[in-house]
Amino acid sequence: MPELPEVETTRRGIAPHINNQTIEKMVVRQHAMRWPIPKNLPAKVSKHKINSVDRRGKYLLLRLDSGTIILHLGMSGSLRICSPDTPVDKHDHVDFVLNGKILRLRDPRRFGAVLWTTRDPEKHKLIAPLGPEPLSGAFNADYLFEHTRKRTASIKSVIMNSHIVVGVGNIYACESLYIAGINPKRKAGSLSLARCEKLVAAIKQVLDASIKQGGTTLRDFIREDGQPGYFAQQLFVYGKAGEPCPRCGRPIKQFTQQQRSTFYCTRCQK
DNA sequence: AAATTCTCCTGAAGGC
DNA sequence: TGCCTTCAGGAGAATT
Repeated sequence: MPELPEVETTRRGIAPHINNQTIEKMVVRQHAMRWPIPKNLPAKVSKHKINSVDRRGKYLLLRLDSGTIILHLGMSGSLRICSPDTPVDKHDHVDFVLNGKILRLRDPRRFGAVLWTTRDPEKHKLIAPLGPEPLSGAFNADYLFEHTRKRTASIKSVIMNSHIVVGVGNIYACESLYIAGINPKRKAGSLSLARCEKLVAAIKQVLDASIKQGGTTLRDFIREDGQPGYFAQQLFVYGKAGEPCPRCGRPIKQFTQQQRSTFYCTRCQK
């Protein structure tokens, strides 16, 4: 399930293959994604050059001179660099055919999206309301402290809210809270500035470490070259219900929060 | 305004 | 072997 490290891993993987390449044509086999892929998109992107590949939160931005393709991998999406004779899987929904290579989107659950804008992507309705990048200086203890005051929602749901900070999904939220020693159920507004500092540091540490490992592969995620990411081997609590806490040995507990599985240690996280 | 619930979708896993 | 149920979840939309 692609979170920020997986999207960044993908961005770094595909960039050298597609930067400065011209899209010969775009093939759409399945339009029904999170939102329908615009019928006229192939015509808009064909014969245009990809100038750069950027990331904003979990969105990938393919910048052409004629506009920007906005890609989201949802929770089962992946992008691969293929050759013209690579067999097409039934969930391979979109091809961007380049000179001798194909950028291919696979997304079994179709929660992803392929959109288009001719304006500044930062002004797009999906991008504009997003909070700061977690690895940027704008996301710091003061920011988190200020934005959690008077919040009665759990700290976990707040750090997973993309309008507060982007890119922190379920896996990394659980891991960050464990590292910071904070109970996922704690009301966000009850965190001290010092604990905001710890949590911000933990989020940056976890995301950074995962990017270095090529992301986390649990089920669907693969890199652009078909390889998995290796951060799953470094997870402390996610998916570890019943296993001993690495710090105190108590069994890791699992419960449902905002319709998501949360994993934590009842002793180490207060 | 903020918090919560609903929704899209398919594959994996478990029960019988 | 096969059919059914349950679970997984990103995040906008709808609802409270």
